[in-house]
Amino acid sequence: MSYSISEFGQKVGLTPHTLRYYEKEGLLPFVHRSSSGLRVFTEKDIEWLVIITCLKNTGMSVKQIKVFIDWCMAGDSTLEQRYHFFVDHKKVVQAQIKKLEACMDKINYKIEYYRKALTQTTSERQAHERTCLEMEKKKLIGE
Amino acid sequence: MSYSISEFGQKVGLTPHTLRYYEKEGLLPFVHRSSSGLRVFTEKDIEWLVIITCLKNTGMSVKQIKVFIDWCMAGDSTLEQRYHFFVDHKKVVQAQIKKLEACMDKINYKIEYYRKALTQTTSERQAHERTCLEMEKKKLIGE
DNA sequence: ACTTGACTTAAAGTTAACTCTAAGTTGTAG
DNA sequence: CTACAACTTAGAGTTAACTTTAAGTCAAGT
Repeated sequence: MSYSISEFGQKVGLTPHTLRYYEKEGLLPFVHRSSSGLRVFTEKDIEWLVIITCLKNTGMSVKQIKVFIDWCMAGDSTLEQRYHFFVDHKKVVQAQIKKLEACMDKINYKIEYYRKALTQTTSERQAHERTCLEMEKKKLIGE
Repeated sequence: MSYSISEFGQKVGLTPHTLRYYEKEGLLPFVHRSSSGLRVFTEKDIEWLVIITCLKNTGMSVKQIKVFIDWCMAGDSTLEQRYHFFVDHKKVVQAQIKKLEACMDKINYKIEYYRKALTQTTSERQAHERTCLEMEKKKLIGE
């Protein structure tokens, strides 16, 4: 089974434009051409795009991804580099997740804050303020 | 306690340049000025920058953050909008975390794949290939 | 008084990753 | 056989978020 650039684009969620751009940047050296010069994409290329998309989604630049692709093309002599590439990138992604989770905590706090502010009417909030003031006064008096 | 633009930049992890840029974009309408026109940052401003940084870290654009800041400046009439703003953004961040975790799975798979490829010598891999071929043959014969 | 360093502004420059344009070729449906 | 959509290329344009530059002001130290 083979695909044209737009069929393939649909499959992997990229436009033909972006695929040509990726090819120009050296990310797709494995893509074949038809006798008339059209790009012919295969099932195997989907797997390549899955990993490229994964790296892209985790913030890796096109240049860095190219380094990995070049290693893949170079054959078994680069297995160790590729291993370390993923081990290093795993750390980056772990840090990203941790950062997002810390932000999530702040967002949850804000949601709780605004939820309370909304369920409480203005007069209730003012009443609460008055109660607090009363208690402060009593403390000061020594009661 | 108040801070100059560079002291404050150190505190919140941004350069004076970036702080001025944020102000120009309308993200910091709460920052005061000294009699000579210098920006004077306070402790309270740190809290503002914490939430701005949180929104920025979770992929929100400067323009979107400005919408939130404008609501804050407008007072209590925007409490409900602000509540929904965070509820909506929470969904975005949850999706981001989910996506990163899916990528993490692929990265872990790759690490495992390359680890195996490295611990196995080439001859071992070739032997494994031969064994598989033998088994295929036996199946075909009907053994 | 003078130098130094931090501040001010407006505006131009940078970078990555697309995204689009223009000009031309190819292949299939009517 | 002709229209028309989809493909090809090189190269220019776009966008966001900074980042730097240029030209100038201000306040503190020697």
